[in-house]
Amino acid sequence: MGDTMDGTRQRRRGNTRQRIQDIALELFAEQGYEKTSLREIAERLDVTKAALYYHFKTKEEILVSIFDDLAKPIEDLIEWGKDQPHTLETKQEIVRRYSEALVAAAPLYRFMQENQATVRELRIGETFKHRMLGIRDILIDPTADLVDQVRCVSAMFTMHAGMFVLQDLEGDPEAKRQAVLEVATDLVTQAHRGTGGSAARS
Amino acid sequence: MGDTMDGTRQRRRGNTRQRIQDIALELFAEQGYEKTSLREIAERLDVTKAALYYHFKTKEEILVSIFDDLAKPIEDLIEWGKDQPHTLETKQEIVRRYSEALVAAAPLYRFMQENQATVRELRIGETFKHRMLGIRDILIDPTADLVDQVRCVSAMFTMHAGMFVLQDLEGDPEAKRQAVLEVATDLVTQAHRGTGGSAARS
Amino acid sequence: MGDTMDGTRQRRRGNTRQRIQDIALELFAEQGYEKTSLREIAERLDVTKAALYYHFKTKEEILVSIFDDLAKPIEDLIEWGKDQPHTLETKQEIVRRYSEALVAAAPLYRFMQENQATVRELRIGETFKHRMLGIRDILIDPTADLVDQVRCVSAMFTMHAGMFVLQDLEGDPEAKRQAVLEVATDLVTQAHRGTGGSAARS
Amino acid sequence: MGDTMDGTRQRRRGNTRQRIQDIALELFAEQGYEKTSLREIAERLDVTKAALYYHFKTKEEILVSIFDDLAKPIEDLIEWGKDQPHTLETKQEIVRRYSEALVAAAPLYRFMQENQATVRELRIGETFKHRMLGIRDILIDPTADLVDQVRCVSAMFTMHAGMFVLQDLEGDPEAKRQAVLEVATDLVTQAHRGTGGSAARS
DNA sequence: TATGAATGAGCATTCATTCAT
DNA sequence: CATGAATGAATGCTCATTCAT
Repeated sequence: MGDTMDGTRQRRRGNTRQRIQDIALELFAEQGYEKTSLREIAERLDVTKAALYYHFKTKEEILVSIFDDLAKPIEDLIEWGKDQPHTLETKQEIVRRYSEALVAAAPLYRFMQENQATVRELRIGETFKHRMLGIRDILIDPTADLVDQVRCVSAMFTMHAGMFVLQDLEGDPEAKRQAVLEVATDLVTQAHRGTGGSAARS
Repeated sequence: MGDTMDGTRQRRRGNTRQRIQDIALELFAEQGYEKTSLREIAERLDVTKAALYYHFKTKEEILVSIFDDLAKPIEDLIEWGKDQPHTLETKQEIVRRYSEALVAAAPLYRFMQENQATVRELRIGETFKHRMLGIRDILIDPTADLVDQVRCVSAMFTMHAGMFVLQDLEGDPEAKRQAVLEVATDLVTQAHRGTGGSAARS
Repeated sequence: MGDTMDGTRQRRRGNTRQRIQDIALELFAEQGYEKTSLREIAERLDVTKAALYYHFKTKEEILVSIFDDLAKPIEDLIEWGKDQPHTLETKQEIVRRYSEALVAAAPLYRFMQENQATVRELRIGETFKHRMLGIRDILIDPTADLVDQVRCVSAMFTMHAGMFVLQDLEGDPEAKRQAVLEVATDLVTQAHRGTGGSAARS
Repeated sequence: MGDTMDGTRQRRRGNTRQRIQDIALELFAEQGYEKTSLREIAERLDVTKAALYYHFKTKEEILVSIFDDLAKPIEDLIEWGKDQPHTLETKQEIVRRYSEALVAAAPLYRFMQENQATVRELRIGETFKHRMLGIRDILIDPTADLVDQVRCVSAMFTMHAGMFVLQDLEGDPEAKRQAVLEVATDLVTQAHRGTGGSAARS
């Protein structure tokens, strides 16, 4: 207590695991999973490749660990959502919280989005898909009108992709997030009201 | 009569280039660009790797050639759109045609969508981005309300992603496409009307 | 006769063989034998690789044919030399004629000089070595003093290497050749006189 | 006693880098750079190709490292020579020391001599050329008579080539070296005295 | 906690060569 | 005379992974 080993030390030594995750995610998001080699990660950290293997059993496990850490809040959110009544308010709340949760996990989601082909064959692929379906099932009844289902999927995609597609636009990120959120909320709301289908069109 | 000399045999030899493109796209879309090796492509075609190099200078060039062939109609569409007045009707027409054009190019777009990290560093990455911006500039004024811009981007993403995300849903593909189209059209229409910004909604 | 097929045609069509040799030697001398591919030669000639195989059975045979053509005068020279009495005058004459002969065969000799490692394993390697020994045996008795033998070898090397080593020097090529010739003649003359081994050796 | 713990065993592992260089130089000199594959080097060492890449980044770097190690004494010699007065004694001393230095670096120089076409495009090509010019500038004034310049170049070439050209001659190597040295010294001495030009001879 | 040394499998690419047309 | 299409063997190189220290 009160002594020097108060976190600084924890941050110097003993946080290699964390640093690996940080750099790995950065590189994965930037260049893709396959094009990022362990050599590159190790070099950036100024350790040897073998050191990575002290902390993680495989390359995939590095990714898995990142995913588990960063996607936890979102999993919690889904768990919470499942227990709520599927009212419009719940749905809007889910979308709002989801949008918030994505901020912290942005690089991970950018990675997931841009490396789907790779991710699909990885262990996290299934997990991720499950979660997406989890959210979808909260946002809309699987038996709902097709158009409304599309609206919900669209809402989710809008939130996922929105950020980094809008990345090269001017303007402050929070404003963009709000814009994305508004569009997503709209979509979910419309879907909930069941405006879908040709009736609306006639 | 009418079909000279069978054609099938004649085509057996002499269409290798096309067959390479077909198999390559199939594998690229299925497993990703990096994870698909030229050995695999060659084996599926029952030729040697060296044969691929007779027809294409590099692995990337195989992809480029596929892209150039399949994305041509979409490029044409954009060119056409640029010359039209930016009325609501034009926008809806663009969306409708775009949706149609995507059917033929579906596997390619699936590939582009799922391999963005890879594609970004390839020659076609820039080209693709340019086209997307081309469409966006037809659908919405770059100075428009942020929310409306998001709506347009969302419309495009909905069309891109819609198909294969909905792939595992029951129901006939054309019906799904119509549903996607409807949502996209809605989004573009709303964007055009400038309902963006929360004030308009309250 | 008197008609159009008077040599022009011979030069247009029908001289592909010659053109292959010319380009091949140029590239071999410039980049080395191994680093020059048949593809490159074919491209420069604007024919297909297969066309090369119509004219020559193998890559090596292209080189052999060049060698046989260009080195003929030198072979003749050696034959002539063998039948002469081994007087100083003969030796000086050989050196003089050799120096002259090298002008026409310069690119070939440059190639031989700069690709000895490669050439050694090729068929022409033995042939070339034989000729060199042939000249040496004219210039000096194999039982002569070691120093004088070195002088003769040095004379030959001076002539071989002289040209392209002096290539990057200013001055007209013929002047350089004369200089090289003078040094070579000196060496042979000294060797002949048996000055070998300085006072220190006597 | 005096030799701790044998040393041989300790060196078995841990000197792979050196062993690679040794075998590589041997093969490069014997077969040429291009015709020597990394597979071959690896096989001779009974390690995998990948092991070579642990110690050297590229094939070229193996050669560069050999060159850097073996040509160091010669570089030192040139540096030394540059600071001396350009008297006849200095020149003769340079030639003598150069001849000595070449003994240790013989296989490397044989390689350089026999693979000029290849070496020219490699990084060491320029370096080597620079050194040769360095020596030349010590041995003779660049404005000297052309014939005398040739004498100096000839002296250098004689030393380079002398050894392995005389390789297939009987007799002990040191005697041959002395013979080569004598001829080279003669040439440099004559060049220094400015006997060049036929006038001087008549 | 880490490293030094190495492996085995794989990859994109190139090459000389062949042969039916 | 020449081409179009293909092959088999090789090459330099990279990667994820292992393990003794």
